[in-house]
Amino acid sequence: MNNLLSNIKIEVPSGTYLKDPESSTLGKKILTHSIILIDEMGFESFNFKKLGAAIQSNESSIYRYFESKHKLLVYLTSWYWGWLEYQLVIETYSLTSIEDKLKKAIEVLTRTTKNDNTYTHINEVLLNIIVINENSKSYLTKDVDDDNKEGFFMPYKRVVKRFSELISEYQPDYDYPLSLASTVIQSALHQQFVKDHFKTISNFDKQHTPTQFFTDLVLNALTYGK
Amino acid sequence: MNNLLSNIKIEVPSGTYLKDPESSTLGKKILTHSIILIDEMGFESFNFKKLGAAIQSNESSIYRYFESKHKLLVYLTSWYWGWLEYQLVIETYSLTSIEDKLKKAIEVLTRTTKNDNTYTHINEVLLNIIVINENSKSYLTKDVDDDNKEGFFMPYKRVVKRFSELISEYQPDYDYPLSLASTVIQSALHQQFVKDHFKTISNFDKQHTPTQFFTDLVLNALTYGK
DNA sequence: AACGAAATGATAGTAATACTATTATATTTG
DNA sequence: CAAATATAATAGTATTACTATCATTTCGTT
Repeated sequence: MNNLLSNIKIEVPSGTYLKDPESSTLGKKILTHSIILIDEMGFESFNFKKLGAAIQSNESSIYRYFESKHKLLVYLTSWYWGWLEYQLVIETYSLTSIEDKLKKAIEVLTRTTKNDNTYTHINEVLLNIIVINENSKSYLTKDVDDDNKEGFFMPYKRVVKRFSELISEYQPDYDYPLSLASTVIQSALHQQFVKDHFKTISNFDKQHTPTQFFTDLVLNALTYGK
Repeated sequence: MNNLLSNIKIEVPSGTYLKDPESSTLGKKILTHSIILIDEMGFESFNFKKLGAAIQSNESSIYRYFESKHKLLVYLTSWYWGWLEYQLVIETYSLTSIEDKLKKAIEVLTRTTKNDNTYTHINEVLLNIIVINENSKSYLTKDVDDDNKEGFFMPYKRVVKRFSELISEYQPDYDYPLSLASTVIQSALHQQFVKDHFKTISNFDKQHTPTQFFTDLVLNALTYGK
């Protein structure tokens, strides 16, 4: 994807940051290198002291942008879902047949992420790996309901809703458009993890891709009712 | 389920514990109350000091059974998968038609958990809630591959494999039996979470259950090929 | 170039965590 | 009843995830 739509800023829930990291070079460095570090060492081992060292800045300066490492994780995952919603919209918009739209949507949601040069300070491929490995930690907490009220998970829920609307448009009689949408989106992440770490329970290889699997699953579910 | 098969011990990977908690009253108290506490406060806030206080025992004594709270979590989730495998086997065994077996398996894997009085020191309903909220934390770590080599995730993988075998028996031509199996098992947990915390992206209510949703999904995927 | 404000950096400190190590006291077993 | 084993008590440690305070640098405006 090249700069068809440059300068589009991905919107992230404002409660996740104290100072907008997109508004300064230090902020952008925090984003760039937190992605690299979390990918390298995992979210548990990652902390603001290590991040400070990596960007030759100070722990205390990072706390001016994010009040906790949890909120930084929520920021990063929200950014990812916002970005993915964008991909979904622009790649399906011009298609005229609803079947093509649906198939394209499944492709966007289940394919391996490619880098998008529009956002130079964010490595989308690494961010996708972080989302695979750490996304669920952003909501599997005792504070989910509070965080949810603050709108932290809106970007994720918007992706689910958009996809479910395509499902309903393709098959208005289907009873579970939202559940099917969130199953595909969530399971696509899980299946990537399984493929890398629990190989004995995966069927994916060069010929058999998640996109193919989920496309069959969705189309069969919608084509033949119950 | 009553004591049809009493005294069947659920096997848990031996590397998860230092001393078998089933072998003593203190060990059983650790299991009973760790489940209650983790459910109450979440895995992050839970620690062995609090558990010690809850069972009027000492932190140091708990460390004689489990070398870390992570391994205790792996123990508990493994126990759950081992128990679920049991339910799967005994509830499908006597059925003769493969379609009935498959449908029953989906029911066992996607229904709301009921208490099983065979294991008095384990509350399966609470344990199921823990699995919904904390299961992914047992493998989304930098040590997954080591833990996997130690066999920590065998109970989970065995459930996936058994279910995938039923899928293949029902439809030998299907290309993704393992992926479909792990999608259903994993997504069933996720959908329960979504239903409780992200209501706006759920379609479940009294009339529309996860079991119904997943049954349609699987049968359509298998009945109508691609 | 000068001034004030804002941003960043440096340093110190804190309560809690996830343990380890050691020694003491119960409890069980032969 | 002694020895072995299990459990308890206590202390200690490095690290974490921050907060607080003050110093310095950078920036925009005149």
